Amino acid sequence: MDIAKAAGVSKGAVSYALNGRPGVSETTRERILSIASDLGWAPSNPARALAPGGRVGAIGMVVDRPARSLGIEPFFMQLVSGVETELAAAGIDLMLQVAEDIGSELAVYRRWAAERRVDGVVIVDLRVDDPRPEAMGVLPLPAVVLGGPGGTGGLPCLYTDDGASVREVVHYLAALGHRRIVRVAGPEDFVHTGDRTLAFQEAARRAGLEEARTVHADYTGEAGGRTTRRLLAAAEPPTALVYDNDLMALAGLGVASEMGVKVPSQLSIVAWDDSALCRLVRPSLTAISRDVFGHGRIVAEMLNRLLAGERVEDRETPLGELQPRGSTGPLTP
Amino acid sequence: MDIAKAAGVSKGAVSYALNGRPGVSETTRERILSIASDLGWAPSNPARALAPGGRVGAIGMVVDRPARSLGIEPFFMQLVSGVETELAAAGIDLMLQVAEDIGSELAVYRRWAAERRVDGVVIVDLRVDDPRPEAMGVLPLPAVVLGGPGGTGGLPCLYTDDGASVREVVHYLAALGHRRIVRVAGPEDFVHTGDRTLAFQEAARRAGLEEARTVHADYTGEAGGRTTRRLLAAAEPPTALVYDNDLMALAGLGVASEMGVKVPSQLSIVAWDDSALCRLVRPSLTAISRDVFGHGRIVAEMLNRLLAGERVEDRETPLGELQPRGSTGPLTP
DNA sequence: CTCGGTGACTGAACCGGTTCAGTACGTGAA
DNA sequence: TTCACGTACTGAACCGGTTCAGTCACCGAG
Repeated sequence: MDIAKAAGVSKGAVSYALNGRPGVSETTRERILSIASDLGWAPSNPARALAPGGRVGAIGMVVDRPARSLGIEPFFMQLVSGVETELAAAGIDLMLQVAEDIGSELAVYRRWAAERRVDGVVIVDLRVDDPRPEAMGVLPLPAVVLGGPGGTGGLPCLYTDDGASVREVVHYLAALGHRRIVRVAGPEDFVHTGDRTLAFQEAARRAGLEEARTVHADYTGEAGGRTTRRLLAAAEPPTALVYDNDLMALAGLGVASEMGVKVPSQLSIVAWDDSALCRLVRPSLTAISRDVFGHGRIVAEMLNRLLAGERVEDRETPLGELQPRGSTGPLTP
Repeated sequence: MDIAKAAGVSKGAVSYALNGRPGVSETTRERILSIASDLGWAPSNPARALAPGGRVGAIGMVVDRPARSLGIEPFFMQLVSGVETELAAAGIDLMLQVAEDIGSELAVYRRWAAERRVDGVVIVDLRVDDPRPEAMGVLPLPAVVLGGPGGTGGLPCLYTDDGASVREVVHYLAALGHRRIVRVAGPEDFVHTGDRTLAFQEAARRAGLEEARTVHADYTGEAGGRTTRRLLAAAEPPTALVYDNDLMALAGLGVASEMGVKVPSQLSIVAWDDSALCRLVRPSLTAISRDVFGHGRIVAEMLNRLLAGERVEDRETPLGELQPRGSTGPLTP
């Protein structure tokens, strides 16, 4: 250790000085710290990680989407930004991986655990009968789930009460006079898709709607557009569409315009995730706004505490807020 | 080493077997490999990195944007996906960091180098008088630049001939009869912004346009919208707008619709990066399409070769392709 | 039968930290 | 003066790999 030589002490003393633990006098500590900063020195992370009980100082996130089509959805980058911001304060890095499916996602976790690449992971997009929480139980890899609260296999989670938001949307549309509402949802095997569907049917029943269906798409603009085209071509088309993400809503808006269906006078559109996109298009999209960046911060903080050995309780995010904009309104024939 | 014990050999032999180098017989090698796979064992990355001449098996990328606003731009995630895909084959991980400005970006590089967190980095968004290439010369941190070819301080780079695309766009719009074209560009201090501006003025001069200005915005939808509003409110507004990214073009389209300016009959719009967004909105946006995912793959491959000690030559990407869509056309009064 | 050479493998050093068991020194009390 | 004790520090083991210098058995040539 060159710092030790420069300061004329043993490397043990340097270690004590740098980690702020007793064993060196205050004057020696300051001398060592000033030498270290003069030399622009910082402890080698691999060496630290290798020492008994050492951490690698990184956490991982796998994004399970086809690699080429990824990147349009604002959701992930916002989440990553939030996670990042929280981790930076603790000097922890973020490893990002793109996987094609859950199988290769699990393979990544296994590799990360076996090679000691990360200290823990954040699991996103919880599925019905998701194999990941169980797999995490076997791997020595602490994890926090974004989703739930059910089906997390005992892993701490940060969940959202989507039901409340769904109810708010249904009441809002019903109050505008809509009686036929179709929801263009995400894939059926996502847990939150099911939660929203249940809440949607229940709220529709209570509101006494004439029609309230859920059809499934895959979050891509293409699928959103295709589905919308089919729905609007029906004999008695719905007068309001609720999309499970902003990208599909955007595509739906495009298709409506293409088919000559006026928004909002003939069709109201509500998007789930609110991003800048919703504000940029005309008419601007009514959306359920969530603080995705904030979710990232919270989930990172939970994982941090888990890694520190603390007990971490499940947490609920603040409710999404309905942002009424130009794409919703009463029917005006 | 538990594998060594299980196989009844020394850990040196295990190392030879796993790394496919001579020193063990073929039968022993197979026995060791099968035991390793049975135990789900993989070499500890920190230990590997710590050994003399060891690599940490990760490369870093810093995205220098305000954390909260990031994520709407498809560009980065597509780039990240491409980089990822290429690295995965080599068993290399990607560290992602979000920084607020170039200063903190440099701090991240210094930390990564000092702590031995990554083997190399990819530098994006090259600026005029960019301090990063020079800083990389001092740090022992191999780097490849996405941008250039000038101002890279000797670092290998992957660059794009934006000038050719600019000329194509100007010719295309001039052929449609447009005489007043304004370009809504990215920040002035990006190298490629300057390259495009030069090519734009030159092409406009040759085409004998009446007006050809460049105004600068910051890639956000808000700025794109604001700028468009100002331009369209002028006494003699431009009849065609060329945006430096898709998000600003989308915002411009929204503003035009809001102001009652018909696209494309009264105003043509061209976007730079082509993403799904351009195809989803109505009218769909004419765009210059680049294979950002492919750029990511190439730049990752260049960095890989650099890390292997090979000499890496600068490379040029394929030219961006103009995709004519609904947002451009002749003026029809 | 001996010698040289080669292939297979072992033992130990090394990377750069952390941590624990000692050691040396100074101080205050008996 | 002696003893106990706390503080400041050292030396060495340890983490889990890679690599290099040996060692040993075996084989073919002379």
